[in-house]
Amino acid sequence: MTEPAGNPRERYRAQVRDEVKRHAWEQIATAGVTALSLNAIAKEMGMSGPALYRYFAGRDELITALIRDAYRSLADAVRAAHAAGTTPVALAAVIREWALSDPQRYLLIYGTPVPGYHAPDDVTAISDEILTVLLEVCAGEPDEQPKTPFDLVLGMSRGWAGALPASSPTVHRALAFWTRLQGVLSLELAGHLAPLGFDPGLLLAEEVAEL
Amino acid sequence: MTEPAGNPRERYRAQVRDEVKRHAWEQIATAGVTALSLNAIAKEMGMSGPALYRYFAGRDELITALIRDAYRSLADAVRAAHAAGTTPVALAAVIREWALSDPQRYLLIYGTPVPGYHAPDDVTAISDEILTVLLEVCAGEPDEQPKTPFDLVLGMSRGWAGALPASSPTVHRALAFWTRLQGVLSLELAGHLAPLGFDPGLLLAEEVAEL
DNA sequence: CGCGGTAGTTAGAAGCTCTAACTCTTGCGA
DNA sequence: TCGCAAGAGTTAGAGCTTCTAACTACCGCG
Repeated sequence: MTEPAGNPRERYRAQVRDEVKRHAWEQIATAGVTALSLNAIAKEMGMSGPALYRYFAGRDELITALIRDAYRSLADAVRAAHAAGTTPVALAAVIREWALSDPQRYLLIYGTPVPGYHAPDDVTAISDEILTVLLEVCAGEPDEQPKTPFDLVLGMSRGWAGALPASSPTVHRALAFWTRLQGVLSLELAGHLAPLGFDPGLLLAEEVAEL
Repeated sequence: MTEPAGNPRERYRAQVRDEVKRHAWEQIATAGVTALSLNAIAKEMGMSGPALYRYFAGRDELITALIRDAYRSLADAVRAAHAAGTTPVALAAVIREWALSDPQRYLLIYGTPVPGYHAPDDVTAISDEILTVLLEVCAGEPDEQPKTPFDLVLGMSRGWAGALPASSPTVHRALAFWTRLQGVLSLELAGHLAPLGFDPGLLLAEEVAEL
């Protein structure tokens, strides 16, 4: 993934960490996070058990690293689409493709959270990065006035929405974009849409187009 | 929960199964599904380990039973709201309250699925029941004509949508209701909305009202 | 009143995470 | 170039998990 070079020891370390993560992603893709086993990874890599604790403090740290990589990957996909100039509908399709290409990776981020888990700051920073791009893609006229009650609430908000240079309707659109996207994706990836027998991509496109 | 009586043996059996499930819900509510431990439940109930295997074939069967109960509970809440006469906005609020009252119960149904898991038929039947109520709540004029491209696709669909007596726009509305609801709820319950500092209930109301 | 089925027990296999203590190798500084 | 500290990897083992097997003891139906 990255090779910051430096000491040969450091380089080797980074290499092993990457290989561990590669095997971890394989396991996750086939059996989900719960089935992720440090022991099994070690065995696959030809070393036994506790050796991996040199590279990851424990299962949780490995998962945290995987979550970070997943966020990074999504953020990169979103940024690339934005840089190439995209519409909300196209961006939604890009994100959906990203999610479908590895459902467990999506679910690692947006699926059931572990009760005790708190994302470290660098991870929430990536999350903010994604939301910022969303906001730019959803931007409308510069002097757009609030239209709905929720727009007004957003305008008076002291949180994320209030601190932004975007107009309330823009924030509202970005939020709706995000929740509608997650709605279709989470149901589709959890298999709740499949028995209904239609293409979720079509519903998603329409949902996002109506913004 | 239910008491079908019959043999005193049967009655005792049902009683124990219910107590096991009660303890299981407690564990799940505080630490999530992954932390659910038959051993710990047995200890809490004053009996040791493998005794529970008389009542549940294994961890998976217990979880399946919990999922069934969760679905049943949601279906009951939805039916009750419908019977009392409800609007989509009010129904969305009811479902949100249901989810917030026990987030892990919601996530057990709509959160990250276990890769190998396939819901038994009786569970999918309850799921259909919920969708049917949704459809009735979202029903419009009887002879409503398709309005969007997706409506047309829905009208020609051979799956769930095509086999229903509802008009395409009604099916479309029900689907959008469902995905928008899940979008807000899944993000909110996973904690992705909290740092943004606004009331998700307001966004949900607006999203559903715009149908 | 007796016998069958069922509840519960303990023992134990196989798996997991993670700690502790030990060995061996590697690469940096003198 | 040599020596030594740091780090990689090992095995042993504690403590947890699910789940099987074998055994005992009791409950209640005929």
